[in-house]
Amino acid sequence: MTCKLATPDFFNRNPAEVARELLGAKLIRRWHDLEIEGRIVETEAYLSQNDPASHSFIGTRPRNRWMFGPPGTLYVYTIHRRFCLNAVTEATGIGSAVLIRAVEPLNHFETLKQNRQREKIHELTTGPGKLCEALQINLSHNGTSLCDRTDLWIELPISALPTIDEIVATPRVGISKAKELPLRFILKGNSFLSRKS
DNA sequence: CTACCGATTGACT
DNA sequence: GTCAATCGGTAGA
Repeated sequence: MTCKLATPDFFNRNPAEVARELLGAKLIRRWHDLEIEGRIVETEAYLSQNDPASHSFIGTRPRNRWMFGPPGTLYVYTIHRRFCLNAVTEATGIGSAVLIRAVEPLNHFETLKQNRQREKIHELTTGPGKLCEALQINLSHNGTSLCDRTDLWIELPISALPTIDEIVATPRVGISKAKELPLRFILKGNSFLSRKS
């Protein structure tokens, strides 16, 4: 697959658009001497305005300050002792992001199994907390850039993009506020989604 | 300091 | 489908 590195310009757009276009892209983690790759199959957008489910809704706080960084910044937070990975969208100071909720493992399956302490392929990266554990992403990544090929980055496909009928928008998962907004994007029927349709 | 609660997961009916 | 574990962040006294 021919690819191009996702740039700050790619992320400097509204989060729903970015979330949709991240489907099918590769998330790549350099870990020790490996490049662990996963294909993004599920994302969610969190808005800067009128979105009480978004961490930015209450304004800047110690935990969420990375969400107000420049486009392409990593924002990682903890929830129930798990980590979740976001890519910051729009301009510096706006406070919007895309949560990467699930990827399809593409290589280094044994490493993923070790990191997760699970054997089944569908228990490795099928949720935001699971994929962070599998790819060894944690709070130390907060504030770093997704837009260079050092630690963690995204390669966008140039060919073989998902077709429009493969992409579905649904309500977001696991939130109690603004539940109705269709800001979750999935590759329809993919077996590595965090929940079954 | 205490109290509340969540962008989850895994186990269970 | 339901539900508890479990703990850091936040607000408030």
